[in-house]
Amino acid sequence: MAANLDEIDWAIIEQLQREARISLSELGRRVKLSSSATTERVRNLESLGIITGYHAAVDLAKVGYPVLAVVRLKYPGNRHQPLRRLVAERREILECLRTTGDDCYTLKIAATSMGHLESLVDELAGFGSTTTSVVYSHTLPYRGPDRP
Amino acid sequence: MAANLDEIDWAIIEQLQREARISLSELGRRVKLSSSATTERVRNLESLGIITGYHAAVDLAKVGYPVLAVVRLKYPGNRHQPLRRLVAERREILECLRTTGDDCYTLKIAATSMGHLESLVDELAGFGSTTTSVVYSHTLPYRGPDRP
DNA sequence: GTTGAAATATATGACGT
DNA sequence: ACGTCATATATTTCAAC
Repeated sequence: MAANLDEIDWAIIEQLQREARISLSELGRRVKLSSSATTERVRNLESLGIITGYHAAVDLAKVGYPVLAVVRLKYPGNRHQPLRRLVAERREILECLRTTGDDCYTLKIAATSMGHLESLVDELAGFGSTTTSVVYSHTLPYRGPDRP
Repeated sequence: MAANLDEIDWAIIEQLQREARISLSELGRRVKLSSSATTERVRNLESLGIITGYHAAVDLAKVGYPVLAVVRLKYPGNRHQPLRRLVAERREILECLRTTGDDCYTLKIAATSMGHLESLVDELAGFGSTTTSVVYSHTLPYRGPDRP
């Protein structure tokens, strides 16, 4: 499953994780490769599904979501479809991880207010018992994996 | 703190959240604005810190991190500096949220193996008691906030 | 993987609305 | 605040090596 990536592939990945909007020629300059070779490598990383996309990051508070929370959900039974549907519909749910352990799901939720968060948690509580923690702060800037 | 964003701003943000590498002229076409006006708006969103960056997303398993885990950390006391230092150093820690509740920190960690995860958790356990859940699967593709 | 040239697309700024 | 147009520049692409 894991791909074989050399040093240059990793340099490309690191640059694009940091600054995804640079041109392929600029990227080539940074990783010391011609723009043709760079283009080919990037296309390859994309088509192998190693790079899965390029996304703008936004300041949640500034776009109207000042409340961020982590909600853990205990989910008795094995009928996961209804929850999946809710999660797919509610765009406020930014991330949904299914995990081992007592809490089957860990969700990251952005809300416009505590009242909004409350109503979202109420919806989730229909599926199982929830534990909600409000986030004080991100202690890290954006970060992706580096060469193992 | 929250900015006033109109429909077009949101259209721009949505397009860039989905596909951050499109050119400003292509973006202008999509949001039905001239490239000059689009450029100005994007620069504005960036300089106001509404858009904070553009990042490539990678498949963690394919780049050598097949194990993803959520680790919660109870952190007695208030000397947070040593933990912050560890978090900043260890690139395997992809996210670190400080939260309300019994668990002061929730971390998302990518590891190359269960053994690797174990050693990371051991390091964290030096700071307080940990609860680790291994992630089976992401149930959502990348997603950002939309217009509230 | 490189180089170089041609075709294309893009960014930029001035001007009018 | 936005559109249009013209210009300068950068980028992509496709050869041949």
